[in-house]
Amino acid sequence: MGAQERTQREKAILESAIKLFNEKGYHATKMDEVAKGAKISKGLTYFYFKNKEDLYMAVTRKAFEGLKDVFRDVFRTKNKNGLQMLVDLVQKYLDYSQENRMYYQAILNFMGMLNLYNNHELRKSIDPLILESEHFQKLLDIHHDCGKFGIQMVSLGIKDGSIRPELQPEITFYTIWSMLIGYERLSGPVNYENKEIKIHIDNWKPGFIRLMQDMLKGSIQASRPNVVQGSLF
Amino acid sequence: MGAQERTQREKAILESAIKLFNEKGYHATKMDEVAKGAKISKGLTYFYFKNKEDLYMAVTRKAFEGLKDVFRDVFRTKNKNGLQMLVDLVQKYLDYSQENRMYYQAILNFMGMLNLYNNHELRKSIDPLILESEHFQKLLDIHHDCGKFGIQMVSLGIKDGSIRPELQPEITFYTIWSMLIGYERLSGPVNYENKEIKIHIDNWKPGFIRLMQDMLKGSIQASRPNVVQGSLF
DNA sequence: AATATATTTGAATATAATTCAAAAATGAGT
DNA sequence: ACTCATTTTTGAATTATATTCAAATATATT
Repeated sequence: MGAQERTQREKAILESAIKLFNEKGYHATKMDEVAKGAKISKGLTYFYFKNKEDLYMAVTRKAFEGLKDVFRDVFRTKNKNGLQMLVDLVQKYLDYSQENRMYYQAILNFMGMLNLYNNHELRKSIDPLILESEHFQKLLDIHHDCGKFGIQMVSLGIKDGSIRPELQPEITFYTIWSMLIGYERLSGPVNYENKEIKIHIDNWKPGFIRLMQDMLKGSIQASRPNVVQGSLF
Repeated sequence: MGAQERTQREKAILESAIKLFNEKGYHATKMDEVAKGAKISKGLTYFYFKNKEDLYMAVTRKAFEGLKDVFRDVFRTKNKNGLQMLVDLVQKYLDYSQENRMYYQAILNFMGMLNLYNNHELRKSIDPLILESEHFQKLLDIHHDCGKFGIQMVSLGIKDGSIRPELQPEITFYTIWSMLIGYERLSGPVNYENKEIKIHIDNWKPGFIRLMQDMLKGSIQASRPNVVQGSLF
């Protein structure tokens, strides 16, 4: 059996896992079924992956690799100023996680782990086996890469005047990212007062994006009504 | 055994659960230990709670009740305009979930469930036993109440001129809430370029709040009241 | 006190994750 | 083509826990 076949097996397991996690979620997915889906024996999944969580981390890694591609592609587009790039990123980011509900869940879950990981007190609540795993380590890198792309987009926007110059790129980008995360967690129909006033993802989204733009936009954009521009300079 | 003692037991179990979920997280907490912590037998926990998840929902309900109090208290403060209320809310919301990491996790988890719940396709991935449970039903109400308070604050701000009049209260409030959720998920030290830790919760927070204020503020505000000093901008 | 009802227990059961000893396949050297 | 070593694969055994349940105990009611 060559390296390709080994990879083949790993892929089969991963695909089976993605399919099942997608359909039933992490908990309701049984390692037995994952194996069956990949047409191998139960035990073999443990040859290729340390345990169920490691398998989930591998899925998460795939999810984050896709996300990084989104960041990279947006960053590489020509003829766009920084603000336009960010708006584009937001759209594509939301599309990506809309299309891949399971990926979105995995990404969110990893960020929750990161939150624990970054806290000296709470870090010990993560399985050490996972912390040392290749997938987790790689995920740290990929997450960082995404951050780098985003921060550069804000910097670019400040340079080209599309974003307010007094904003700090790191903080600004992480605030945008946090908006995206929260947006997705809250999105879906939201009833208000049992009236028909419903906030649904499809009509929240444009308002959400507009708010974000207003928050960032610099001098080269038309000014907002009712706001004294430049009050900070 | 009177109703008080019954409640006593329930409380003891809940407290034991909170303590353990806090220390080890949901998964690593064993029903055995919960029972031990409450000084009762394992089986009795199943007399008071349907199952482990139901117990977690009960904890979540406590968490959300506390959060609703935060919303209510802020809403009731006199001599504050709408924007000031919202800024105050954001501060207190973040404080609340900073102090209660486990509550924060529970709230976030419930919102994830809500996301599934609101999607006709995905709803079936939630345990029906939970959907019908008193705790879940109550949580839907409490969540809704929080939304109502927040939306009213935005409406108030629009009326009193502290918030831009063209903003739609529902969308605006849910955007703010989504920012908060994402902020917490991302917060904690974030390394950038392996240089010194640059973005930490404590210096991200003021910038985050100011960005939010800028996003909302209407004509009557030239300066920014109630802003944490020492901002990075 | 007798009976009914509610609470409590802990051993039994069920469900999955995980391990592991043995079997099968592969590959390298002869 | 035949060792023998290494890698891969299997599935039965083990382990860990959530959950159930029949029996025991406590409490309330008449």
